[in-house]
Amino acid sequence: MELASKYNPQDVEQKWYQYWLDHALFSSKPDGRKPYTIVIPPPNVTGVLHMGHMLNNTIQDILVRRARMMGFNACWVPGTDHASIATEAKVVNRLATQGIKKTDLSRDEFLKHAWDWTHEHGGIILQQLRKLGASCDWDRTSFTMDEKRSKSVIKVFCDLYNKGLIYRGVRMVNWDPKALTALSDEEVIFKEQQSKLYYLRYKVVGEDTYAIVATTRPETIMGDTAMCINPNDPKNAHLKGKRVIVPLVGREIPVIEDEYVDVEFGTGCLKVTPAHDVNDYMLGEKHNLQSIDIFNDNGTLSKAAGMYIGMDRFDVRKQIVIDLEAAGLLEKVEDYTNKVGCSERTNVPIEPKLSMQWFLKMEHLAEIALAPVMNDDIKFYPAKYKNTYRHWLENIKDWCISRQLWWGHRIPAYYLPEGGYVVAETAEAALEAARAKTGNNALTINDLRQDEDCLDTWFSSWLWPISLFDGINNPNNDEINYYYPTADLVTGPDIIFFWVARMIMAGYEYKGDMPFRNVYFTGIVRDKIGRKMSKSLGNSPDPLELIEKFGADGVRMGMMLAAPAGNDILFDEALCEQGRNFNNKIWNALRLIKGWEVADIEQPESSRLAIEWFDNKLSQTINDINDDFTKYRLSEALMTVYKLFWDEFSSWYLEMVKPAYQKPIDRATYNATISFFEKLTLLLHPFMPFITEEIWQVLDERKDGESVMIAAMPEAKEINTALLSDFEFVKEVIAGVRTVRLDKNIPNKETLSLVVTSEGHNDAYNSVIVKMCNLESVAHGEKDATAATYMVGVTEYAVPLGNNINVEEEIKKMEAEIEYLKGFLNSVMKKLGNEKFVANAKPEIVENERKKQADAESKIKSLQDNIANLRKA
RNA sequence: GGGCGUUUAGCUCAGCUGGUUCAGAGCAUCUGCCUUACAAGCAGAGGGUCGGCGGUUCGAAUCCGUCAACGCCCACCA
Repeated sequence: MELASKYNPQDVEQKWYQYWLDHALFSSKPDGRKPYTIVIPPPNVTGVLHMGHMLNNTIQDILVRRARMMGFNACWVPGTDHASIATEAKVVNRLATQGIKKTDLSRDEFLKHAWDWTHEHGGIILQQLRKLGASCDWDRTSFTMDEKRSKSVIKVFCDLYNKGLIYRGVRMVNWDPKALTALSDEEVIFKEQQSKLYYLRYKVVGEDTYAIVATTRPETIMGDTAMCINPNDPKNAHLKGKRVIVPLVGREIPVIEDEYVDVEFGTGCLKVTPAHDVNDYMLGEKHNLQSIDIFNDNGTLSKAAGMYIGMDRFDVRKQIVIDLEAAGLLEKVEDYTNKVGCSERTNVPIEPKLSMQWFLKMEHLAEIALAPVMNDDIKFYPAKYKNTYRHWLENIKDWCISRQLWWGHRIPAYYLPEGGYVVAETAEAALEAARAKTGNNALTINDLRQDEDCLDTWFSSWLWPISLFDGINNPNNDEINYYYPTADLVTGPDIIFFWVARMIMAGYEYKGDMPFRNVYFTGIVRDKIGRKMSKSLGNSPDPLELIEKFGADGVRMGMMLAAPAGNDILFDEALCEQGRNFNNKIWNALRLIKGWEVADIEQPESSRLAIEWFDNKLSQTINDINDDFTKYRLSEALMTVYKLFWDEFSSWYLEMVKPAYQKPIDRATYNATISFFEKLTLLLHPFMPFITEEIWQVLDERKDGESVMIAAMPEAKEINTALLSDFEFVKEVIAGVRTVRLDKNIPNKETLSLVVTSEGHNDAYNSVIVKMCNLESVAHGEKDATAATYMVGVTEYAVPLGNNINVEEEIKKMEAEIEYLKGFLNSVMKKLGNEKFVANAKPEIVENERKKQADAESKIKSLQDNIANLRKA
């Protein structure tokens, strides 16, 4: 068979992915094996694969593939999220390009457009994941708005309502004036902003004086219904009980007193706008103030403002400053940096707004979700996020779950003609409930009006690990009982509150058990100089182009090399290059082995030793890898296999057993080598699925349907540690000869010999040394005066060189070595001379120092002998 | 304003409960090699007073304190 000298991923990736699909190797059904379940963090249905997805899904695939090979019934469930607000925004934008406004459409018409969009763009991202090699059970692909998931959501809403955990009421909420919807607190991100602090003059009624109020939002003065001072503030004491006039507006408002006001800030006077500030709202409640809502939903001024009607809030700010100035009511303006809450989705500053919304009480849910994480029933990797988690749960507020959007699960509340409402899973059930409630059996479905709002996207995502197995609608089905709790969740820390915490709540509330045993938090993918990847910076590579360029295996490896759990990853294409190079290395090892001619000849001693050694090395490394995986240190696991393959297998083992050019290899060595290679392939498979399948198939005859994917992961045998350390010694002996060759410029073809001139050498491995160094022999004897010498541990080796040697140079080198050893010896002696050290340190430590002393002394003596010998010669 | 985390070779990071697995790995760099598996390679080499200061200890990258820089999360100072 002729194999290309360079590995070409394009040739094999598509082929094997199809093979895996054809043989249903990704699919899972409950059986007698232990389950290993991962639910995908559902990407937005209309999203496009970005580097964050690549990282996240590579990790999941590694975990799933490994579990599968370790004998678990592995099930990775894929799906997408309807992403209510994001998708609706996209649809609105698209309609706008066609000259259609959302308000021109009925709800049903709009939803039709949204579904069209979803079908057009939906699932592209899942297709892209296939290119990465994701071994999802595609038959299980779900959508947060498909029938089962939707039913689950509605059912849970009704259940929570019936439990009294969901309520409807008027509250101060975060209003997104662009998306025209309420948001939860978690959807608001605070951004630092350069702004101004305006000092406004409020005339004191009946006096010729002014009270000065500092504000960042002069455009809200039309909503002022009080001014507030701190009762303990002497400098404003004269204002107590007075009334002041809102500038420009002319309205008289009372001066109230509350300790909430910070005496130090501004002038100590606070304007109170109960409708447009959370704190002011609180003051308004407390002091019974009127509340004037001066904004329309889209952030323009409403009629209630009485001025600037219809203008945008930020235009008004500019204008009102001019007008105030003109009226002589602007005292001064200062530069000021403050934090502004912005909508996570639309990025516009949110407007605190009083409105009627649906809320979920969180106290009970937070309570059941806290302990399992704190006591490590559910483990977080890295654990530092436990703190974040606890802090959030301990300070949790009710969750605003209603959104003034159409794309999502419509709230199953039905309003009655005569007022009031019922909550029910279906319109029919609602009718029944309505009749029961009112006693009016003449009511028909048409008399009921369903709530217009839909639910927060996360109100469906939080059920994901349960709803995927239909565990809400059908609580005791075989699937949910088998697959739940899932094993690992792989996600970003940015959605720890949005999603992780809430899944834990839902898990305990609806299954009485954790949704997952471990949470692996990935970092954020940044570019190599640490900037977040973004479209505007143009620093975000297209994952599919990367795959095209480096192969999926190369890209996966590139991601993983840079991705310790929880750390941000600084992505650099060079890492993919390293991945690709590794693919090539593996490929060429295959070429070497497959190119051998096998013959029934005697096995060389060196090969026998090499096999025995590598067998142990392999087991040792398997233990290391297992250990890394139990700690979720995936990049280290990868690096461990990488080094095993590249250094130990390719550079050492293969070189030891490689027959001379055009010479055959003995059968035993060949078989052992194939077997090692196969095991390496298995170890590598979770990281690099495609090339390993190709190699595994080429290494041996395989039946149709067999795959590396479902082969058993190799297990470690008992390790002969003495053998392993002997070999590390042998490697150093070999490296010594190589260094001599390099120093003296002696080609590999020229045969040398090696002389052991002191104690400590083990002759058992001489055949290996001879083979690796192209030696005549390894002998014991006196050193030749012309020999280059080196030491491994305390054993001295000499390579006779005849005339090749420069005596002065050699002596210089050795003298430098002696100097170093003397310094070292000195420090050891100092320690041993310290009575306290000898008295307090553990005996074995002291013993070790003594040994160091002896070694150093013997080395020095040996070097001095060498120098003397050279001088003689 | 609180809380958490990070700081070790040019870069990205390992270094658990203090003492030879303690100064490490990969990449990058440098030197020599186109040695028929692989130049996407081979063989070697250099490079860090472990952020600063102070303390505990016979002994500190490792424990304690403090300062600094950076990062993240939370928070109703207009």
